[in-house]
Amino acid sequence: MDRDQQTHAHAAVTRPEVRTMLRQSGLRPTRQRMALAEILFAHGNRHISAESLHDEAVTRRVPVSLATIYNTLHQFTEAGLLREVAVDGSKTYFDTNTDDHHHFFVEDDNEVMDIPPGQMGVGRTPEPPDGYEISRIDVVVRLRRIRRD
Amino acid sequence: MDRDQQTHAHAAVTRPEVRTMLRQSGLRPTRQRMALAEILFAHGNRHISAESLHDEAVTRRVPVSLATIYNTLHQFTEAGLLREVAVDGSKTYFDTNTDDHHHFFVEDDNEVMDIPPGQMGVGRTPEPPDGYEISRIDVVVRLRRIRRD
DNA sequence: CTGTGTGCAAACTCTTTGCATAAGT
DNA sequence: ACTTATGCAAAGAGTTTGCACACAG
Repeated sequence: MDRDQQTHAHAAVTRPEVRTMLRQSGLRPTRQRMALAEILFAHGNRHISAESLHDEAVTRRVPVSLATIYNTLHQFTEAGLLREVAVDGSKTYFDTNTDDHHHFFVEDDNEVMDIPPGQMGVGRTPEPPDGYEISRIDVVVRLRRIRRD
Repeated sequence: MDRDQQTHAHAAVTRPEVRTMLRQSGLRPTRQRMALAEILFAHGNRHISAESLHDEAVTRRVPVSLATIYNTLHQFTEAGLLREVAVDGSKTYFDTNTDDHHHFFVEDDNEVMDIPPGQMGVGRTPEPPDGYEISRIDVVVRLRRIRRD
């Protein structure tokens, strides 16, 4: 599950690189944004919710408010550093892998994971109705834990 | 958009049929459930949210509370009369077409529509991780209105 | 009658907003 | 200094819940 399922996703790890990344996106490298970017991009692909990112930040002694978490996630998404994942549930998830790919969604515990590229291809792209164009195709393969009762 | 994109979905229309449908699902045919079922199943496939169903009921002079709308939608879903559609956004949508099919989602105005069957097939089904089995595959083709600026 | 369903209002979760304070350049 | 970000608390949207009353069988 930790194999290289990213193709050319963020490899930024070091602090200076994160700083540059933010600058290039037109975002001032503030304490919070730096810290959040490091959490997000330092360890390969991740799928996080506002709450989980906040928890993680608090654990790492990075003082940041939930409001700032939301601001930051949206700013990063607009800047193309993150991708919003539309799975089920009321929560919004963000994916640090912005490549074209699809997701598994574990229904039992609301977990999102990437589907390794190559494992899944959308067959025929449907014809969009008149006046519309396709913006994106999202595939969610919903999983259920196998239980041997 | 109103062509026969349903395969064998609900064709129940008449009041007695709706009554039977509810009975068979183990639901007592109360005023509200009857009225809501008629709204839902009388006119081909529909994609509705709790709010839109409530609005429609109010318009038709069917007195029903939002709480009952939610109850009913969930009961119908459990009974297999409806299917919950996981598209984007905070709202939950329900589909009167319970067949295996996928959806267009118009980003501009949060509208859900069926993708005509045959127009889209999932290519290769991905291998679920160990200990998991696939419960369902949801494909959402997100649409954007074409604008000639 | 008896039990299930319904309506109302309050509670809850997730997310957004307004405004004073703090931090970046 | 001057501008943009942050934090807090309050507001908002969507959904759920608890309990008294109403209705179906």
